[in-house]
Amino acid sequence: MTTEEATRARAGQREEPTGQPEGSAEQGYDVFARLCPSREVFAELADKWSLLILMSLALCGPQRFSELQRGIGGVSRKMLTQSLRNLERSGLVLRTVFPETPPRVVYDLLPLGRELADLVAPLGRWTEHRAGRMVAAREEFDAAHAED
Amino acid sequence: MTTEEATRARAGQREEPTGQPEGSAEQGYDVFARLCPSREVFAELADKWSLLILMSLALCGPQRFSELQRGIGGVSRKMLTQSLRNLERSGLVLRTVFPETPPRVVYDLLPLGRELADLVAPLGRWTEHRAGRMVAAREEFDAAHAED
DNA sequence: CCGTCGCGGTCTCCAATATAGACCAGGTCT
DNA sequence: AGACCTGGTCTATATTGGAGACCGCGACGG
Repeated sequence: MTTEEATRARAGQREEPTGQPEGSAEQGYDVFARLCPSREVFAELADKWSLLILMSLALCGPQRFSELQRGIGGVSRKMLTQSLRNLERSGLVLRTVFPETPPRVVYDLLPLGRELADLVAPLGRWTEHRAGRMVAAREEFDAAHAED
Repeated sequence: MTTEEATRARAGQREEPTGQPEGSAEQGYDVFARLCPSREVFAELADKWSLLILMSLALCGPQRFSELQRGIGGVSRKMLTQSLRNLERSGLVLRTVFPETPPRVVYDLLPLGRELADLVAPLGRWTEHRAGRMVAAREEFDAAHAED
């Protein structure tokens, strides 16, 4: 019953087949709606590199480009640049260039980014804590489905 | 100082140029390490569709395939299938088939998935709450960089 | 004085991935 | 009979990701 009610509640919110009410107020935002600006933002933030960058900045404080690259194993310069630009563009991260030689560029969290990073950090810790369980589940699943 | 210490602390953990200590204990997991199982798991979960699925199941309770597809605007059947399989494989989601006609398949959170969903849901709410601010930041950024 | 290194990127190419859309079985409804 | 429902899969095409080359600039080595 509870779940049915919840389902209907959300279903009512997103049944807008033709028009999009995103301009109405702050209440209209819905990450589940393809057209909603909040979904657009969400889609850009919800990838592994952006989340790892936020976690790294939250854990280790301001870092320069090469520090981030070394700290986040496996990230390419291209993806690091791209994700950082994205975070900067959305007002989550501040990019500061020190005109020295060789040039030094430092990235730091802005207040908005700090808020998000504080939500994302537990996710990383949870993943580390439960990784063993999930790996075991995967092996079990793969074994069960290998018999076909 | 605090940040420097933190940086060094994490740097110390990940400086393993050749060997990988992931088999040692449960403490060795590190999402920042390319080779770590926790990173592998993290990389599979940290995409928009998986997170939206978890959020939808957390908010609306058990749902069937087509309900999820309607609820998560813009998801293709292929990506929905793929992400659900992944969540099922890692022990986060339970898939139940009712052998009726037309067939009915219901997805629900397992305890492990519930834990993760409880961490992910605030992320969605935060995005909706701050979307306006981020869109504004993006317009400002784009305007500032259009003058080149 | 010439070559090389580090920094913070950009550019190019190729492989992998996402999306759109057709198709499927098998039963129901009209 | 023909259209429609379900929960998918398959295919073709567009987008994206990663590997590695290149770059300007100043310092440094021989």
